[in-house]
Amino acid sequence: MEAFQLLSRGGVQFDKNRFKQDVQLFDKTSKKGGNSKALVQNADGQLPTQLDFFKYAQAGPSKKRKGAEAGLSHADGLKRRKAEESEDEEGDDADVDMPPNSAPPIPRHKVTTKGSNVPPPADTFEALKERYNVPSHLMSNLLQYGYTAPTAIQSYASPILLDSRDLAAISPTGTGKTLSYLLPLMTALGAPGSSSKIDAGVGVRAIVLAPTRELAHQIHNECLKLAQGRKWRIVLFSKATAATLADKAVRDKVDVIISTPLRLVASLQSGHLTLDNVRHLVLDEADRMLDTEFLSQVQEVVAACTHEHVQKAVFSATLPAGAEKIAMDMLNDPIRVVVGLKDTPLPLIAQSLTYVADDPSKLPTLLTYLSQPYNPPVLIFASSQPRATSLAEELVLHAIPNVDCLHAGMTKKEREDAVSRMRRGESWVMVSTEVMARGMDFKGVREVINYDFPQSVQSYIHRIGRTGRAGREGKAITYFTDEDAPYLKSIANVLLQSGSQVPEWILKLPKPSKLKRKQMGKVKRAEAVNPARRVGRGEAIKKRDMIAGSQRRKEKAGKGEKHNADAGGEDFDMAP
DNA sequence: AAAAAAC
Repeated sequence: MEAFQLLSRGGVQFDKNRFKQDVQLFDKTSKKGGNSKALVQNADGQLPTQLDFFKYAQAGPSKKRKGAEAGLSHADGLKRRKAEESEDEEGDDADVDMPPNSAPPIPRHKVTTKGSNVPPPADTFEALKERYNVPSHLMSNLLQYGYTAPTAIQSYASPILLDSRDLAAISPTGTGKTLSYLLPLMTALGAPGSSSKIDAGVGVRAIVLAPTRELAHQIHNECLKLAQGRKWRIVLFSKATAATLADKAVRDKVDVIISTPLRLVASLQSGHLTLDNVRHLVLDEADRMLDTEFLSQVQEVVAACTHEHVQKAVFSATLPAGAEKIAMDMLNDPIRVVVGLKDTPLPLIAQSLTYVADDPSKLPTLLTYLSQPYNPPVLIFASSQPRATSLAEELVLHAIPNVDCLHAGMTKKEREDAVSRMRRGESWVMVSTEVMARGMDFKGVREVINYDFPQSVQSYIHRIGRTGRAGREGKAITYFTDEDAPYLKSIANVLLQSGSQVPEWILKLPKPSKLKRKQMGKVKRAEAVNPARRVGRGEAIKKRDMIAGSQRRKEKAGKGEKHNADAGGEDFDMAP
């Protein structure tokens, strides 16, 4: 029900014929391997967005759901058209014209694969079933939840996993990565409780690791949907559930564990858990899981999976070179699948940058924004827990309705409550930290505001990926201050690459290395730059001058740009 | 490069 409400809110009109044109276009382009250049350019406004399904539909059966799903899978192209026709229906819950439930053709992103003996993609779930004996109850659960046709990542990744191969999969936010590994995983489990099966062994057979509790929870829910009607033990790992595993009899009956790394490591160390029967290990949000803080924990889990055949797979929307190297070293004869352009957000997220001079100017800017019509729920990102809390408080003080806050400093229950309010559509404005940046699938989120500038390109991509999911359009606004200037350009490039507009002057900003030199006082105008970094309020005007100044300088520099040589002046790169 | 998150 909630699901359907959310769905309706972003509803679109369906026009089969127009969509068919799109499909033909996609098919042509996607098959031309050698023509990728042209394709990429075409992608600018035209690249078909990958489509997801309503991953988080609640269980309540809906007469309209199937139709709705089919509609969703076309929503992308339609939305664009709809926008062209400037016939927007935003913000109302008006009934939506859902398409009939005829088998939809599969729109395609550009997909590239690398590796040995890559199994061909499966165009339909039916094909998947026939090729790999996917149990029919899984198929009917898919249908029941409205998954009528696989997304690009699903049609490529699932066969690879069903083929027992290791995989590194990169696919944009909101394109159905979760299902693409859960379906093979559940298939591999076989019939529940059949310990008589020769190779089932005893104990946990599959593990999914995710960086936040909320995400693990969400994956668990997905898994339960797929498993519905069968008696697999699928455990969302927490302190409480971990405790029950002290009993070996209980432990041995668990089939799948979904957990955050540290929780799992704690259980390993307490001796309450063994992973020697694990055959499948999935890292969701892989680049996050492989960065320094999580890496050792993940390695510990990997090391504990001592079965001779452990299939490993990593999934993410972003995978910087460093993380990819680590991943590839971890995997065995891996296949790499990339859907769309790596490290590029979906083009149907309309992104913009807003200059706010300094920190004190952010709140008034936001309040002004929220005093005008907007599309709730809005997800707002702050850089720290205290900032998230105080921003939420400010918004409440300023009578913004239905404000919520979510960060990891809150109790488990508070966090769960906040998520469920969000799922029910009761939150209009959700202020959060990076906890919410990855993986969380709130289909209703139509706007993301980066109140504090993201600390990396990856963070930016994941944050704004909370909107524009399942083929719907989304909007992302990023505030930047003078202090953010060094990082601005790399974000601006992300906007450009995914088809959003960026003001000329931002692209002309000096390279950060130059900026740094200036900050270090090596440039004559240093005084215009340096003080600005420290002062708080009252200096906004000066700072404006500074930005304007650097802009002018840059424009003047123009062709002579290289003269300063700027020793060691490489392009700024936010990636680690 | 740095905060957040993980228990």
